[in-house]
Amino acid sequence: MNKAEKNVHRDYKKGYPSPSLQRLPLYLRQLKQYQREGVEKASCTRIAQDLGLISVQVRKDLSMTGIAGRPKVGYNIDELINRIESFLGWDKQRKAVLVGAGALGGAILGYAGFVEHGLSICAAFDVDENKIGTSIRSCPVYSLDELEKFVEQNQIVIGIITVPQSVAQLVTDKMVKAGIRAIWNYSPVRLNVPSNVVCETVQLSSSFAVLSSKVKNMLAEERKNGEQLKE
Amino acid sequence: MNKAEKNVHRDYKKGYPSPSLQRLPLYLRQLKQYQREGVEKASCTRIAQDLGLISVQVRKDLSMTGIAGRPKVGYNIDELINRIESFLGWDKQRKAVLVGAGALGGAILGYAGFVEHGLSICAAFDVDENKIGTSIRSCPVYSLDELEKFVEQNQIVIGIITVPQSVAQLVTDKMVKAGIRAIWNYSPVRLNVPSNVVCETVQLSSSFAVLSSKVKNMLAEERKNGEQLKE
DNA sequence: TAAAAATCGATAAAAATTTATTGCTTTAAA
DNA sequence: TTTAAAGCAATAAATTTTTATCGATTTTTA
Repeated sequence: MNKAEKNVHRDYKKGYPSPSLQRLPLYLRQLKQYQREGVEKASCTRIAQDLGLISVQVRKDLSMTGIAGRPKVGYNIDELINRIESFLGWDKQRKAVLVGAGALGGAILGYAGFVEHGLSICAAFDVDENKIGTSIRSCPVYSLDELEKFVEQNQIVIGIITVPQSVAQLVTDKMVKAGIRAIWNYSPVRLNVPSNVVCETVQLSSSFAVLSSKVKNMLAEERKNGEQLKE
Repeated sequence: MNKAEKNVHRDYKKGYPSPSLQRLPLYLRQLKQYQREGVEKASCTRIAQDLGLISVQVRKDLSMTGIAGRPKVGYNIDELINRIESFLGWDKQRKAVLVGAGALGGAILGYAGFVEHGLSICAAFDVDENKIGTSIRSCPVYSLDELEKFVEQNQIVIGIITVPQSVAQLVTDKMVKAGIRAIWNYSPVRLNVPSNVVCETVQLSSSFAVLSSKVKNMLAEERKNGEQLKE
């Protein structure tokens, strides 16, 4: 590691293990499922079983939220849900805008789940004249030129980027200039943001790489076993 | 960890570190960028710098593919691209079907990048009469009833699931029955698949959880600093 | 042609994450 | 009322992943 590399800006104060954070929504969904089924308490053993994990991991993950469980019984589901939601800040609505009203943008606007996560997408922006003035899933689409004004007037915190990679940095700069504090990036490029803005990039290809590797392993394994049979 | 937990089916022969696998598409994109710029060689130092990583990590990741670099020079870009692609099996097309021709399904069908990753989505399936018979981004949409026949006749390997969570397991079972060997799941539920089928789930909420945590940390940090100023 | 600089490859160390262990507490059953 | 079982909490161990170090190799410069 050379001197320059040591100064790379990586995470905004890490705090909690990222793998644990990523499992929280999993727990949340399962807990809400229990709620619908009328169950009131859940143990780590039960949760782990239903999610294909192991109990200690669940226990450790949940302990991030400060919840206290009772031996032989488990956690109170309602309380646990509240704890997780407030831990993630999902108990209060955070206003967002989305730039890039294409297919992917539309899919995100259409995903009702995010509302439950405190994400309130107030408006979409695009440069396509055919889209400007319309609504996508009851979210108005405005001209990108109006982004800055809108963000300022409506105190928007989060910006979602669903534009082609060629313009992703441009859009980012506009968002930062307008006062956006957090960027959820669906384009595959690494965005440059100042240190007072946080950014999280969704890499759909990463997930496909993992699947591809599994497929390769599976096929290789089968070839090997096939050969063994021949011998 | 109890006895039951020890038998949980987790990964299909792990093999390579998942974080490393997930970074490969990142390298690939950057390398293709170099190609477009007419560059022929790249060192880990350079790649790391451009991606915000450190050189040793890049070197270790790339070593998975068996590439050999030259000191003081780096790797031949064309060769490295080939290595990564063949390592992931992206050098040959793998046929896929997609079930759930909604907004998210449409977005995936529309993402040209996957074609470069050897993913050839041959057909989409849905239960909506209005969609059946149409084409989404030049991909025909058929009735879900025809899934099994289509998969068998066309030797489809990969199934992509973009249906509501309530029917995700149902669709999975259909896919498995039809002979699908790998499932790329965009629904938030854990799918039950037999051990000869691999599965990878994309959790968009996970990414949002990480962003949310960063936002919380950022705001907390600012409050703290604000208080310090007052004192 | 020798010395210096860059960087690879391999190995070692450190850090992060997962899993195991232990003791204590609560509930339920004998 | 005692005993057994389940499960939380905390701590320790193991594993995985990241980062550092070192010697060797190639290129460039003096």
